[in-house]
Amino acid sequence: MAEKQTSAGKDDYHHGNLRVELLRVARDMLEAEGINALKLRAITREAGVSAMAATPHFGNLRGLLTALATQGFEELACTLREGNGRSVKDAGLAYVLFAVRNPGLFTLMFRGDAINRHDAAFTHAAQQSFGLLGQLLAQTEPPKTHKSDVGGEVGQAALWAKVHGLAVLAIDGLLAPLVVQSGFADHQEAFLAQALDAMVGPV
Amino acid sequence: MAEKQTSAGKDDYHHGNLRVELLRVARDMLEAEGINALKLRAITREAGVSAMAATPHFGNLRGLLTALATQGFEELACTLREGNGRSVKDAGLAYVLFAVRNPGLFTLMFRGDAINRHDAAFTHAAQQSFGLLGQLLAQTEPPKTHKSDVGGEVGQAALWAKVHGLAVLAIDGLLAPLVVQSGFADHQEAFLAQALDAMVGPV
DNA sequence: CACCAATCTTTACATTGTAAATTATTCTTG
DNA sequence: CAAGAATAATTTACAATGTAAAGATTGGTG
Repeated sequence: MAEKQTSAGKDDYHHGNLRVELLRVARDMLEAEGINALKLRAITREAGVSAMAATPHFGNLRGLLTALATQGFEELACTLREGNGRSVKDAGLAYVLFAVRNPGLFTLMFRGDAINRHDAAFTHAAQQSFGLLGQLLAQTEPPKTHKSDVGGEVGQAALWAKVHGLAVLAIDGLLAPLVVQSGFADHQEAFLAQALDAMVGPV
Repeated sequence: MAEKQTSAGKDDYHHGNLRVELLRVARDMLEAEGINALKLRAITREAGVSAMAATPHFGNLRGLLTALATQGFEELACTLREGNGRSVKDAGLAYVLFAVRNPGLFTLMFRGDAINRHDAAFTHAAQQSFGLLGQLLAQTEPPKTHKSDVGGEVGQAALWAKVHGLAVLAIDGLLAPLVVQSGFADHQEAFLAQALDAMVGPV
């Protein structure tokens, strides 16, 4: 019973890096077919393994999605770090651009009912991204919040809400009518940058 | 074969208002158990009818959820109309408060992969809410957007993004740490009002 | 009353997630 | 190198879901 199929052939068992392969396949399907195409059977089928092959690596579907979302937050942190010492608008724009360029992943990262928010790795990655974002956003802006906002939490929430709202609305396609109506045609990213300008820096 | 159970008893067939009853049950389950408790079989079971009883009224599960989301947008429009001729902050606050007081419903209203956005009634209700919100937000604010924003679409997107982002983050529980850290304790709504103040009116 | 359309039920089936048991492979240790 | 243990993957089985199809029940209209 030597060979099984004409497939890769290396070794069916102990695939070696099935974990990263499953994450890769899942991510491709996520961006290609949307978030509710992320069925465990579909992912494993696409990867050429049996349905239960994911169990040793992720436990269950929720575990796999959590790992994928974790990866997303790690990449987001990287992206935020790249546009580093620059202005608030750059940090905000990096956030929004990451979202609209990875819409499925970004959606998954914030879909609390599909992942396990108490997972250690996830919590770590998310906290890191959030802390980094807050730090970048606050570096230029202690805006005119109410005097009771001693710690700056209100201002930080306001800044985060601005960029996050823009990201979510853009991903959901709800800004498309405004974009075309404003003459930006198919340059959504330019429109988003303009909207950010209108939001974060009216000092 | 007169009676069936000790239930309402009126008539098992031709329930009369099964449509509104199913929507009521679904909404209760939505807010009580979260959005992924909205299974067709669970809803019909809770309503005391067979699994396929929803078909004549909604077609399928997506149709039911779409009707529920439509109802949500109608209520949102009502809420926006109530706090009418007042300031932008009031309109924005009405939007955010509706969200945090109906978190499941609000989430469903914007979950494009669970509903049918091309449904006529849904489109009508959503457009009505969006138009009303834009009108309320724009009535006080032609803010210092770029000179190229002739139609005001950029400013409108910015304002919508602010309130929507605040709503989404609050519903997802992501603002909770900031709320407690800022000393607002369990008065999240006061925190949200403060954040809105910091966002929409820094003229 | 007879008929029809609408409403609801029953049955059946494909699909999903995953628990349990099994098999195959690799690693460890003598 | 030869077991034995540990890991990885498969197979099988089962409960739950959405819904298509066909049958049963009711109300309204001729």
